Amino acid sequence: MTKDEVAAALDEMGTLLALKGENAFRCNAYHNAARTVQQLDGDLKQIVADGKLSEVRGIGDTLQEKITTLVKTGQHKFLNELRASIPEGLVQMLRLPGMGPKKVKALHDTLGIDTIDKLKAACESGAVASQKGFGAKTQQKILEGIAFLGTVGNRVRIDLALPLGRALLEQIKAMPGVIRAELCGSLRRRRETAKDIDILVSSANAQPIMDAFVALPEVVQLVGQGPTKSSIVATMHLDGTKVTLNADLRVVTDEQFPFALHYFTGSKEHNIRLRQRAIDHGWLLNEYGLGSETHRVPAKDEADIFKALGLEYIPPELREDTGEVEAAEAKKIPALVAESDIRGVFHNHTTYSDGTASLEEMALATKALGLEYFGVADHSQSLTIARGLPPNVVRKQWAEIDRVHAKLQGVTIIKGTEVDILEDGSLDYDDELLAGFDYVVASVHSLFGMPEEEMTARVCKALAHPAVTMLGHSTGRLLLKRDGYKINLDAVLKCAAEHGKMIEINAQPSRLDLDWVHVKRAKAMGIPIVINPDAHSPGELDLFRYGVDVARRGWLTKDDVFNTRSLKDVMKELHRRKGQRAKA
DNA sequence: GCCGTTTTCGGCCCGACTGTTTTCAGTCG
Repeated sequence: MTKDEVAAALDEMGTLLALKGENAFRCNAYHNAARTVQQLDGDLKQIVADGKLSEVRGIGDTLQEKITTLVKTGQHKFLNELRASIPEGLVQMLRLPGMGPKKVKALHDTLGIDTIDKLKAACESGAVASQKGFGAKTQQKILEGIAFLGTVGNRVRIDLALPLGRALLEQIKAMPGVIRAELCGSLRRRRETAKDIDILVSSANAQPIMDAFVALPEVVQLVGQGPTKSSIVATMHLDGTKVTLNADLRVVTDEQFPFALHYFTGSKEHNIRLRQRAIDHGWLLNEYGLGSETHRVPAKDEADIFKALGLEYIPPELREDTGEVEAAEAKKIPALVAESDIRGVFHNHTTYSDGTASLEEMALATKALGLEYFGVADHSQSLTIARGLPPNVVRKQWAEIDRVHAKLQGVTIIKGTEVDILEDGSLDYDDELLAGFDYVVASVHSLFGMPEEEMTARVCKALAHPAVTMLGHSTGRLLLKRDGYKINLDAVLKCAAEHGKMIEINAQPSRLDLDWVHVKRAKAMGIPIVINPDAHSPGELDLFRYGVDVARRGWLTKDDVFNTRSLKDVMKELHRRKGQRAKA
């Protein structure tokens, strides 16, 4: 079993235990362990084999045995028995808002409800409302939840969630009485996907802002409204996609704002660490302040809170309890790469393959973004579905690049290709043609069903090819749609490091591949990262910004990212690499 | 189920809101 599979198994154990009515802390231990396993550095099999599991915080004897067995055998008797004893429908019922393990269990114990369909029927007959602890409103809420199942409560890609969040935020900022307003939660931390939108406002008078918020045109459902917190469902159409998300608004005083901003930005795990740190200082930290009964620590912004706790400022993207607290204590928080550091983009497509715009249009759009260079990397010949270029067309494109160059000013086109990694790990062009490109992105576009070991060997062989500059979308995943192909990423990173190859962060919001966890590992191994928009149209060029978010979550500085370099430095490095491979 | 420089037992972050209660449990973040 892989890390992700073990984590999923542990998560499932925690959930099933909760449905059995187990102590919540015991259940949490499983959920925490799932997260810990997912974030472990290195190969899980190796960690288990080396007996290093016992050194991991939050994993004791029991969980160590569970994880070891899962890794070695791919299953565990404990999980199999839990699954056999809990109907699947109970797990699905947990997805309904307001339904937690206690309520699901109660309905199962008293009414024998074990599917969504039976739950719906029991609500419609009024049977649910007559149960102890339930009532007419709960029953109605469950029915609404079932009706909304599939549209609300699902995670949404950041490129869809962020515009909806910003649309709400801008309207709130314009409301009278609003002093400060920010997006919080996973949107502020720039996670790849969001489950809801968190908005924080400071004001002396909350009620009018609450009232205006729940009446915004994007609001389709009022979930709840109290004196300082409102919860709604908002919807918006973006590029033909209907985006529906829960949105929570919290209003605090302006003095409380920095504490609340930190609190609602999270992550939960990061907050727990900081709370603990506050306790070590003899203080209490919550969304309203920091200090003791006798001493309140003032803060005008978040930096003051960190400072009071003996920490350097931690940017939101790093707040995942993956080492940032320790780094902040040692004053070793890196200066993260910023959007404005990006000087150019590689890996883009034109009408030569499956892009929608010409070379010149793409180059001009790149210039309009204030960038210095546009790297064109159309598909190679085997990818016929994307009109991959045969060698004679490649040469034609080179000639056109030279022609376009002659009339363009202020932006340089760099000759590249996105060459397919074929089944056996060889490349889709011969060495002579490859030698004519300034750089080569190598990507997998076929045979996604390969066994992990074969796929890993395939990609590693391509990385060993002297002509390859960088690896494209490392796993081929499509967020919320398709898992990546099975591949041992740690082995791939090792291979890239050995051969001095770069790895791209594909910044298409549906990909964000390499992911931030592995970006961080790549950095530790000294692998240069390239942030590529993989643009197929002029409008997609600025998607590189989502790649910068991933890079920041992966702790990268400007120096870790190749395309923060000037055109001159980039060409110098690409030529140095070409010289190296000519010798080889 | 995990953890420990007051603890090997008794904690485990903690507050808002809802709906059901008649003082609070459950859910959520």
